[in-house]
Amino acid sequence: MAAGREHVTIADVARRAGVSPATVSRIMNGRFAGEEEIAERVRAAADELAYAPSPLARSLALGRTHAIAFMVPDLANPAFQSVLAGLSKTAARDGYRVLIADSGESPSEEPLLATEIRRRTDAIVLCAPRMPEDELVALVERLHPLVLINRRLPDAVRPAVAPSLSIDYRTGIAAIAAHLYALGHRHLAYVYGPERSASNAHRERGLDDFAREHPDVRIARIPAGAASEEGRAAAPLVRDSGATAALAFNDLVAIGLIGGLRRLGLSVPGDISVTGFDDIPLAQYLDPALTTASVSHADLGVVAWNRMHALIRGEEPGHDVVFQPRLELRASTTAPRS
Amino acid sequence: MAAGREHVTIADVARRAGVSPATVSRIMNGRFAGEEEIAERVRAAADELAYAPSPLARSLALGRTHAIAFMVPDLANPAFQSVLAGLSKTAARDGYRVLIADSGESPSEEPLLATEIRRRTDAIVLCAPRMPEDELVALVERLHPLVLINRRLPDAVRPAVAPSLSIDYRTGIAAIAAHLYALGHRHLAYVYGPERSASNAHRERGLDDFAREHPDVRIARIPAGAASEEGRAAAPLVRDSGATAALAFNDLVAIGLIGGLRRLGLSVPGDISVTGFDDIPLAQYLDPALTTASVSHADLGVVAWNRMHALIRGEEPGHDVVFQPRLELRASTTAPRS
DNA sequence: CTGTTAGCGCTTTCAC
DNA sequence: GTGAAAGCGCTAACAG
Repeated sequence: MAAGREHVTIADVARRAGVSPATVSRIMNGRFAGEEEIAERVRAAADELAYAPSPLARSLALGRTHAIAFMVPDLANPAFQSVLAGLSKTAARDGYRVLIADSGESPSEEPLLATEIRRRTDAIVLCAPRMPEDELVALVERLHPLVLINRRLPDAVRPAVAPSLSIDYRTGIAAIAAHLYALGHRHLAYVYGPERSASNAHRERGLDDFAREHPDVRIARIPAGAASEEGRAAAPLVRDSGATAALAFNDLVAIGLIGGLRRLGLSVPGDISVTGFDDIPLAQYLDPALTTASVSHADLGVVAWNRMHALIRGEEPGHDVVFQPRLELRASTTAPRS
Repeated sequence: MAAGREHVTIADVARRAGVSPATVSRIMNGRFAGEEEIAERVRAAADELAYAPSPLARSLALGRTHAIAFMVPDLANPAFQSVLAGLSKTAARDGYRVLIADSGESPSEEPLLATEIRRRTDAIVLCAPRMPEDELVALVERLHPLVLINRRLPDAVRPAVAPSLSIDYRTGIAAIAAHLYALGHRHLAYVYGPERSASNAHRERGLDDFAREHPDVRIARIPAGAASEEGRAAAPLVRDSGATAALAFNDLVAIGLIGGLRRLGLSVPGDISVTGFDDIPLAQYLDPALTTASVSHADLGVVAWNRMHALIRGEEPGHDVVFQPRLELRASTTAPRS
């Protein structure tokens, strides 16, 4: 029935065990080389007092927190959730926790937000697709150790070693377009993501590649965003474009778009094919199952932690990785009518 | 091109501005009452040195971190992701960050895990459906301020004020069963979640309620878990049970189960109806759209923060809340065959 | 009003 | 081997 002090500190334990705080510290951290009997006594005292070292104090003294930061543009996106799950689980295995930040509401404050959470932790995994490159470059030094997701630093800055893990959106979307082309579609609509988003730019480039090789194809560009409501809102424009197939920025947009098109009385893929990007966990179970470019986000989270861990230990983080999406053909695409 | 010192501290700023660290501290925190000219000088010095206070040091000195912990059994579950998104966004508005922990792998270490992340933060939001009640009770004092999700403390301990936000699984699942009954199903299968899970127990109770009122119904119990693979694995047993409708523990299990049943050549809902629980964001878009009990998890996250914030400020946290699920009738349920 | 001093709780040289 | 003392960077009494 004892226990329940206000705050038991290392000094309390030391006093009770009749040793100095330094000794307790050494024993608690395995740097003790004295008699086992003393160690036992200290451990007993610690147990009796239910002592546990203050992580805060340790952090301050040691200069490391055993926590890493993770900033994303939208925590509600299943793709980022998967990355987080992979990151968090792997980091935990090495005794690290993840502090999260959703920059969603205000992209303009991303640099401050990133800086703030970075300072509370030992490192940061950053996903900031909309941050202007010059701001990012200005930030990278202050943020180190830093792992970037979905963007690479310009070559000039690269030596600063901020490993980058990205997804080959460019090739991925080109593959989707090629698939639609093979089905016979000649009039596509790209329902695009956030303006100024790096990953959207990559997709645009992929479509440019595709367009160059297929001059007989028309591609309408229709504004949306990264969330499903924006996909839904884009439905009328997609219909009016007359396209026979729509490539959505990502799975969420595709899902919203499909919903919107249906509400307009169109059938997918009967009247119009729709594709996504990401292959979020439920994409295969959708109605219709979504044709998309599959990316293993959880793996990305795992690799992010591997890089991070190396970086934290001052090791070489290894080369950048570009994850190759795999085309996942499902029911949401079919040949155009007649 | 300047900036980039090793670590600029409050002392550096003080020196440069020709004042004491205390003055700098006061100015940085708005507790300054001296001449504006001095404040200006200090701010200028801080700017020039690109000074930013160390959150760690502040935390140690102030005794608060402006961070809260969030522990869940499975970060990969969309339901918890929604809670997290709601919690994180709302907390951020008040300047609080969220530190996460996934207890998934080892339920036995939940108490340690919770204690650990709690000590790194100012409070904790805990979702630990499988933790034995006595362990939970033993923990609650050490964890305070604490907000519980999906379980309530025994009345005897209640005064300890750990507000609880829960979901009325009991009523929810009974409503689902009633719906199936109304459709004509008389042989149900409950594909149950983690043993010892509090929220599973609630569902069982709800089904007991239902069974009592409907002696003409047979309910088979089939083991699964909380994840979709477990739902898929349960498919053969569900088929063999001969039930005409299956109530899955949650949406994920339902999704896996539907996939598994299909693989066995059965059609849903043609051969067998399937229901979920949670109404995860994509449930309505599934094939078939999932009949489920809808719970606003993001709202739950928001309310969790409200309670937490009150608690942190030492205010009354308000009464416990029990979120009522709403029956969401969709395509995965239909009348049994002849 | 502002600076001095004493911590917050732990780690770690540096002597003994 | 072990303890005393300094310090991580900041805040808050307490004087002046």
